[in-house]
Amino acid sequence: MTKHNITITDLARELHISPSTVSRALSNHPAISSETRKAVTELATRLNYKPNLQALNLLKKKTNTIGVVIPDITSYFYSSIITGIQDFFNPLGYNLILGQSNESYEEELKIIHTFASVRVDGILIAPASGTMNVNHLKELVEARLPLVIFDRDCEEINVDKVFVNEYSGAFQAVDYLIRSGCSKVAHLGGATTISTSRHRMQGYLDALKKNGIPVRDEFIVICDGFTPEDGTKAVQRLLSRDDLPDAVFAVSDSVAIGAMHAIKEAGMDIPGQISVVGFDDILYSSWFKPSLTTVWQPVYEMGMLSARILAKRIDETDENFKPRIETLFPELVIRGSSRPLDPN
Amino acid sequence: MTKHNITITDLARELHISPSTVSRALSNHPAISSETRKAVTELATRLNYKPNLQALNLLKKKTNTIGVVIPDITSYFYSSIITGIQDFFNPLGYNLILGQSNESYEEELKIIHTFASVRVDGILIAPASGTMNVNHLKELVEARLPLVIFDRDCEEINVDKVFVNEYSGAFQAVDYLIRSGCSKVAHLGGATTISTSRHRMQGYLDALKKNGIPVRDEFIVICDGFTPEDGTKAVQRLLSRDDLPDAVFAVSDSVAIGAMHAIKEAGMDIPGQISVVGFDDILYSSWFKPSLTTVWQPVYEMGMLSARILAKRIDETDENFKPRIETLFPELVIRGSSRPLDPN
DNA sequence: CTGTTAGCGCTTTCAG
DNA sequence: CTGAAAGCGCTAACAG
Repeated sequence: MTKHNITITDLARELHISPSTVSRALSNHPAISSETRKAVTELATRLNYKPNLQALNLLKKKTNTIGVVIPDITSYFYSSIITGIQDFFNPLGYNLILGQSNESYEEELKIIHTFASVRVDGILIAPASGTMNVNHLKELVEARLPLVIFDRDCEEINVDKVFVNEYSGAFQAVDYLIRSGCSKVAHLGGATTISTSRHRMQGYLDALKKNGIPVRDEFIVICDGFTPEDGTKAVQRLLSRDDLPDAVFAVSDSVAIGAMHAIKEAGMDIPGQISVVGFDDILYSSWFKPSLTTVWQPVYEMGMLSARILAKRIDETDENFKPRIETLFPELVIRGSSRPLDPN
Repeated sequence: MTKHNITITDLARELHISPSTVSRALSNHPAISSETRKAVTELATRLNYKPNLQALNLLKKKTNTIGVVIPDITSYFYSSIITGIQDFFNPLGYNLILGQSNESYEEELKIIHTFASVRVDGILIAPASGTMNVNHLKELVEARLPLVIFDRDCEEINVDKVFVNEYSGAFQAVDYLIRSGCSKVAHLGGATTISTSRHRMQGYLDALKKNGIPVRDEFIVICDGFTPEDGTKAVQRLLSRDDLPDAVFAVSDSVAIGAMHAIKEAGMDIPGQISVVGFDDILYSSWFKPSLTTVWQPVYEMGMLSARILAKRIDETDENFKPRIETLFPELVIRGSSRPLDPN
C-alpha cells in the first residue's frame, strides 16, 4: 500500500517558496504577507495537507500521547475511568494508548516498557493484582516520566495518586446494614493482595467495632476472584453452617450477584432473611431481582481527576516534587436487596 | 520536568565510536565485531537506553499504531472487541489508540482527522449511529489509509468489513420462539439508522413468514435507545393493548432486561405467559431472574478477525484492491426466560 | 568491520 | 517579509 502524504516541502515546491515560509504561514507567524499566507493555506486545504505530527514530536520531544494501563478494559469500572481520562485529554490534543495487564505482572511490565519506548508524555496506571515488585514503576520515576497511580495503591512508590475512599464506602454500607436491624453481618472479601479489598475489609471491621459487634472469623470469606461464581461459592460456605448471617456485604457487585443467586436458590428471602450489599454500582445493578443495594464510586471523576493531575505534572517545569494524593468519596445507594432504615 | 532520554549518539560519544556503529550493534547487524557489539549492548543496558520509536517512525513512515473508533467503550460489546483487536496487534508490536464517537458524527469526524494526522498505520471503525455522511471515510480510502469497518455497515463505502450475521441471530431466536409454542411474537427494535437493528428486524420478519405467521405492525415497537428504560417503555406500549403477545424478541439484552422488568411488574410470568429473548449475551445475562435467553455474538473473534484483515492490508504491496467481507455467526443461548422446546 | 553522509518532515535561529 | 541551514534520533547506502 503505497501512499504519499503530502508535506510542507511539496507545498513549497508548488508555490516556488521555501519550506520555512510555508511552515510560518501555516502556523500563523506574524511576519508573513497576507498574500503568501492565503496562497499557502489555500493550497494546503486543496491538497488536503495534514501536518505530520511524528516529525513535530521528534522536534519537540513530546508525543502528545498518554499511556493508560488497566487490568481489564472489559469491566464497566475501568472503561468508565477511561472515558473520564479521554474526556479530559482529548480536548487538549492528547491521544490515549491503552494497555491491559489482565492482572498479570509480566504483562504490565511489557506494557510499561513499550510505553517508555514510545515516549508517552505520561502514564496513568491501576496496578495489576499480580504486581508485587514495583521496580518498573520506580524506573519511570527515576526517568522523570510523569506517572499517576489510581484506584489501587502501591505503598512503596511515591507519586501522585488518586483513589476512592474504599474504607468509607465499606463502613457506610456495613453501618447501614446494622442500623437496618442486621446484627450478623458477613463479608465476602477480595484477594488481600489488592489494596481496595483490604480497605473494604477494614471498613467492614471498623463498622462492626463502632457498633459494638464482635468480629466473627467464620463470617469472613475471601473469594477467589470477582465473578458471580466466586460469590456463589463463597456464600454457600456461609450457608452450610448452622449459624446463618442476616446480612452479606460483598466486595463487589459481581460477587454480590452470585451471592444473591445462591441465597435465593437456598430458598431464603432477600432482604427478609438475608440482606445483601455490593460495591461498585455496576450498570445493571438496579435491574436485578431484588435490585441491588450497593456503594457507588465516582469512577468518571476518578478518571478526570487522575488525568488533570497528570497533565499538570507534565506541564510542570520546577523540580521539587511533592506528590499529591487525592481521595474521592463513594456513596451508598440503597435499593431492594436490603431493608429500609427505621424512619425514626 | 526536564528529562534527557539517552540516545544512540550518547552511547557513541561515550565509546568513541560512530552512531552508525552503535545502531548496527544494537540491531544485530552481521558486520560488527563481537567486541564492539558487546561493549555497546553493555553500555546500552547500563544506561537503560530505549530506542526512540518516534525517530524510527519518521524514517520508516510507519507509526506502528492502529486507530480504533467505537461508539462507546463502556459497553461490554465494544470493549470485548477491543480486547480481541489488542490481543492480535500487541504481539506484533502495534499500539492501539482509541477514539469514542458517542454515536456522534461530529466526534467521529474529529477522531478520524486526528488519527490521520497522527499517521496511524490503519483504522478500525464501528461507525456511529449518527453517521450518515461518509465522506470522511472515503477520504481515508482515497488517501490509501487501510481501513476496516466492523459491526455496523456503511453500504456506500467499499472496503474490508467484518460483521456478525445479525439476520441469522434474529431468525434463530424468533424461529425458536415459535417452535417453543409462541405464536404472537412481538419485537422491540432499535433505531433503523443502524444496520444491525435493521438486519435483526429482517430476521424477525422472515422467521415469522417462514412459519406462516402474519406480521402484525402493532407487535413491532421501535425503542428510542438501547437502555433498559427504553425496553420498559416499549414493552409497556405492548402491554397496554388488549391483545397481548406471548413472546418478545428484543433488539438487545439491555432492552430485554427492561422489558422483563416491566412484564414482571405487570404481574405476568416469564416465560409462562410471555417469553423474552434478547441479543448480545452481555456479561450478567445468566444472572437475571429469570436468566435471559439471548443470542451470543462472537465479539472477541470479530475484534481478532478485523485486526487480522487490517494487518494484512497494511502489509500489502500490490495495488489492485478487492475488499473482503467476512461474516461471523451468532448462536442462540437458551436459558430461563423462554420455554424449552418440545423434546420431539 | 567502521565512519561519513544524507535524509525522514518539521521548526527555528540567523541572515538577509 | 523570506530564505538557508541546522537539528530532533535514527538508519542506510556509500565509501573506505
